Amino acid sequence: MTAARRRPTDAELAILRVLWAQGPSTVREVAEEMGREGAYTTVLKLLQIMTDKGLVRRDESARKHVYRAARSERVTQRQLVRDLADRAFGGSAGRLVMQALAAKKASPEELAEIRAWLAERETKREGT
Amino acid sequence: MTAARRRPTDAELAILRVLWAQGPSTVREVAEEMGREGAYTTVLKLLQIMTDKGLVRRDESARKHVYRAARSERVTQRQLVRDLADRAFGGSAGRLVMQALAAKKASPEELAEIRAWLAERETKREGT
DNA sequence: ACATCTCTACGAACTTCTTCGTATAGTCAA
DNA sequence: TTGACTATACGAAGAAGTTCGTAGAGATGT
Repeated sequence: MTAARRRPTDAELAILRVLWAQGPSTVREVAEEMGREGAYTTVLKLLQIMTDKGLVRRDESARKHVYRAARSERVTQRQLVRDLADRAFGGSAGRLVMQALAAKKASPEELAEIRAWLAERETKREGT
Repeated sequence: MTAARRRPTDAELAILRVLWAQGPSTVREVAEEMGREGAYTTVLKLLQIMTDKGLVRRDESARKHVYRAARSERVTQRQLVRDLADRAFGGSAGRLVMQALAAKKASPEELAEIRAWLAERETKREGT
């Protein structure tokens, strides 16, 4: 079983976002949160496929199966960032960061966080 | 013509990388650079499709058509970053940056660049 | 002219992703 | 039990992406 790690598709990511935000959910709950009540079987099918792929785990003990994300939001985000860095930035996270800062305005709070992160990094380097 | 802006696919992005690095190139040059000499017609087909999509421009004045990227690397990178921020980070570039910094080590030079960018930003804000 | 090589054009096969219709089974109330 | 409701399972269709084979035009050397 060469479990080739693929990145989640757009539809899959939309579902994962709901599961991360809401925690373990039934198909109906996911569909409602996505505003796709009318597409119930579509959401169901996607969750079934995602279960096969290992993107979500399914609790079948009750009649209404309960799904939860197999990986944390953070881990998935890092995987996606790494993937994008590899595909479009020659593997350089630094260049990706520069474009990200230029592409969308970050909030002052976020900028402060980033500065703090860099400052800590700086401190560590000085200690070397 | 509702020119719906889609992000380049993986295969398309691989070709764009070559065009950005090499400048305008023939099909053969692209295929060789990608190490896919044996898949010449595949690369040709992709370039033809990319021409239809407007991802590349084609100079047909010579027998060997010459292709060049329609958008700069920078513009495409920003589009991809924005897209990823929207799909996986709730539209927040700041959070994307944090994960990017955590996911892959950036070089000291890149970190310095980022710090400089933030410092300039800081200065501007103080001036307000 | 002829064979040969290189180029573009194009269609077909195959895969993946997404959506939807329908079959089937469990639950509940009367 | 019957009917209405709600759940999962599953197949099939359609769209998009990728690959490859083949046809045919243009260039080149003999």
